[in-house]
Amino acid sequence: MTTDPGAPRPPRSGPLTKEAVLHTAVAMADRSGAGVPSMRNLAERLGVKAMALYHHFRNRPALLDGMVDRVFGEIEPPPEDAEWREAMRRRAVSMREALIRHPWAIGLMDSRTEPGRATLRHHNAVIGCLRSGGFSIAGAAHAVSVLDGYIYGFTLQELSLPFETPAELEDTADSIMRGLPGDEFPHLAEMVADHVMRPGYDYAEEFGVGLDLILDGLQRRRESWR
Amino acid sequence: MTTDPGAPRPPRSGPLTKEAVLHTAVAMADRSGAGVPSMRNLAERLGVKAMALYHHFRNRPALLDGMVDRVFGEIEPPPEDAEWREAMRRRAVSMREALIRHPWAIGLMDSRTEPGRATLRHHNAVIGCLRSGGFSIAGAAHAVSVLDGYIYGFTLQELSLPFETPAELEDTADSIMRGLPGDEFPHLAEMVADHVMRPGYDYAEEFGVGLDLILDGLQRRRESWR
DNA sequence: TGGCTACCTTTACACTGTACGGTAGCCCTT
DNA sequence: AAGGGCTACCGTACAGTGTAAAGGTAGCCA
Repeated sequence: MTTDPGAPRPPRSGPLTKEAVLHTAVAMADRSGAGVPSMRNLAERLGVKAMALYHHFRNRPALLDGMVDRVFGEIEPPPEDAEWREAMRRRAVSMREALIRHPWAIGLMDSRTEPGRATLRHHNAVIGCLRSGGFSIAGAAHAVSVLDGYIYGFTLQELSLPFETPAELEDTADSIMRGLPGDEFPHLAEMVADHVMRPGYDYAEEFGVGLDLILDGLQRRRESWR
Repeated sequence: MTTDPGAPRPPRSGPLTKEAVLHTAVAMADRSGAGVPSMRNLAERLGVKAMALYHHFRNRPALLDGMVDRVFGEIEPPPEDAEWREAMRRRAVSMREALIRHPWAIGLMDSRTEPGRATLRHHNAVIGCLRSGGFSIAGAAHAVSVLDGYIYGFTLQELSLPFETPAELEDTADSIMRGLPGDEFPHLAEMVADHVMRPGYDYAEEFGVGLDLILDGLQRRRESWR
């Protein structure tokens, strides 16, 4: 079965549009967990042959660019006049949520080339909020760099974990730990046993811990970053 | 040209080993910038047919796991009894360097499943250093989470930049800025003009800025993270 | 009427991972 | 010495990929 999930083909009205293609591509990537669909599968879902897509996108990377830009469009941008710290926190949370909603997106980051309009708009809003919160240009650049780095990196790690519920975590953790000499990696073993497998542990909570640490640091340095 | 770069095939002595395959795979991925080689290309370089590789690796993902583990093996682990802050700084720098030396590795992170021995050894050393530096188990978990998140995320962003030298940066930046209304993204435009394109700007320096911010935060919280 | 354009299809090519089955040489046991 | 099993490799084949090249068709404008 090559095109299992979902409706075989909705009869379209009128010609395809870039936006319609991107919408369907994102929807397909979100289900199926198998990442971005192939050109043929995407086309079939749209009731069209693969080569038709090349009339709307120069090539596959161009389509991926468009998909990533759509994800950026979903991130709640900070209002320009908002208090910077709270605004940055909300933006970080919103960004992580978007990346988790579209787990295929973060793996595409490292091959994207041209930022789309939603992406530019987003970055512009972030910088604007920091600037009006009292950050210098250099300071805002530093802030964006740490924050975005942390958000991407944390989420990348989170998505690469081979489990989703705490119960699965427990299974995975001791299936990894089993088969190890046990005293070869004592610190790791201790952390898994006493911390990770503690009932109620939820890795997602870690996000806020690191985020607040970074926001504190930004607040403390804001003045001195001239 | 399908197998352009490098020697056609070195005559091997004796049978292939896992390690030899991984060594060649990493070397090929490092050159060529085109990411991990295909099974056929890798096999050809080893003087062997593609299917021979499946006698040493269950499938392609297993080979990728091995490659990632080799990258972890290159990261300088912190000595257990070292002063934690300096040790963490060195480890972060070493990790970023390894990821930049092997730019294909970070894109593989989100699909890896079983951590290899070098990976486990590395994490064990990091946790051990933090623990003997006075971090509680929970504190060490927090520290690892922020630090690794930042390192991955920063490097991911850095690698996705479509330039390498400051000169290329300048070209890219204003080729993006050109064609925009200019007053649509004023804050972004300002930052590019006044900061990024300032002579001597080097994005790589940002790494240390964020890293020190995080290390400060960790130092400040170490005691209270019980 | 003729031509131009936008949109889509057909065909083809080079490439991918890998399932399945075979073969040549070695070692161990009877 | 004969047989059996094991390791290491090869050949073939299949279903899938992105996309270049070329062709078709419908609608619009001169």
